[in-house]
Amino acid sequence: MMDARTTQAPSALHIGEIARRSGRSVHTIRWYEMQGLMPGVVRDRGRRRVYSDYHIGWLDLMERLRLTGMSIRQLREYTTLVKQGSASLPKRRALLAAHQLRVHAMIAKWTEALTLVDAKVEFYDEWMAGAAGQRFRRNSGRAPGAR
Amino acid sequence: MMDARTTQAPSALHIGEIARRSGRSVHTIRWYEMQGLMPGVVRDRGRRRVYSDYHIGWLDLMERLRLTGMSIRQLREYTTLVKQGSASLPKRRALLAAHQLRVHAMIAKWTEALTLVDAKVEFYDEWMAGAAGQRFRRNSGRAPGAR
DNA sequence: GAACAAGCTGGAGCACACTCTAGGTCAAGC
DNA sequence: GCTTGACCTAGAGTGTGCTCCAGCTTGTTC
Repeated sequence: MMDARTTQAPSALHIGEIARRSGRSVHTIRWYEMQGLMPGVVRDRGRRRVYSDYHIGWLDLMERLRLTGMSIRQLREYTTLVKQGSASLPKRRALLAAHQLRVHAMIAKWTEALTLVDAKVEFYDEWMAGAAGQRFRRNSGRAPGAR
Repeated sequence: MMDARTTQAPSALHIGEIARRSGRSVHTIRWYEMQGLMPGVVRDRGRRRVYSDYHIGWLDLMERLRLTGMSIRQLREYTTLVKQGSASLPKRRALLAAHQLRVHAMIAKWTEALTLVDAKVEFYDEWMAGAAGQRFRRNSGRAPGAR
């Protein structure tokens, strides 16, 4: 696995602390673990989860991937690969690279979708500038683009 | 069937036709109407919904707004404004302009989130190029960003 | 006028990603 | 050794956005 440290030295965080630092709720972090998205979580004698700084960085990565539209299912796949160790590096790279492509495509799509919205805002500006209400038309003939 | 006209002027579409043209399901279009997202839908003698070309454009707008993250609730607000006629033009403009800002902010966020993913892909590339496995490091020191 | 396609309504069901509750355990401080 | 607060598990509940089903009506075609 990826135990994070056996020397116990630099940081040993309980769930409340990691929740605070990562800006998530305690519930959510436990739920992430149940979904297989938290590698290398160990327990202390009292069965409490013990985290390290590593997990702060990990949750940051998860957040960025989620934010850019990666599903929990895909995050799980990625996490599974991480748990498998360095043999899975090519697969991890491929998974992230594919995600990058999807995100760039998404940005392109959004940008394109915005063009119509831009056009409508301009249309509203013109309409309002041109003394609203006159040359009012019933909406069968479809205005500049279905207003 | 798909009669397409009863000699009503420019276009009188039934729900199946508009579903086909807009790429949505009949279910979805009825659901949109129930959610208050379909202005100007009339019925024929047989209580069937009658649409026009206007609605194709309308659904295109709805799709673009949805695609860029506008919620059904906000679409409903916008639709309500449209139903109120030209008096609501300033409010409509404001609503769309606010949405534009949100979308641009989102794109910026996505782009920023991608930087970490870019860094990780590069990290994988380097690792794999450098004969995987050698110089293997326990990840306590947290690599370029919690791999 | 019978068959059949297309439409209708109301409401159930589903996938996703959390979010929270109930009821209990554990560790540390006094 | 008792209180307090953080933590535990299992599972129920929530919000969003569809998606579909059952059972019925309407319009068209032969």
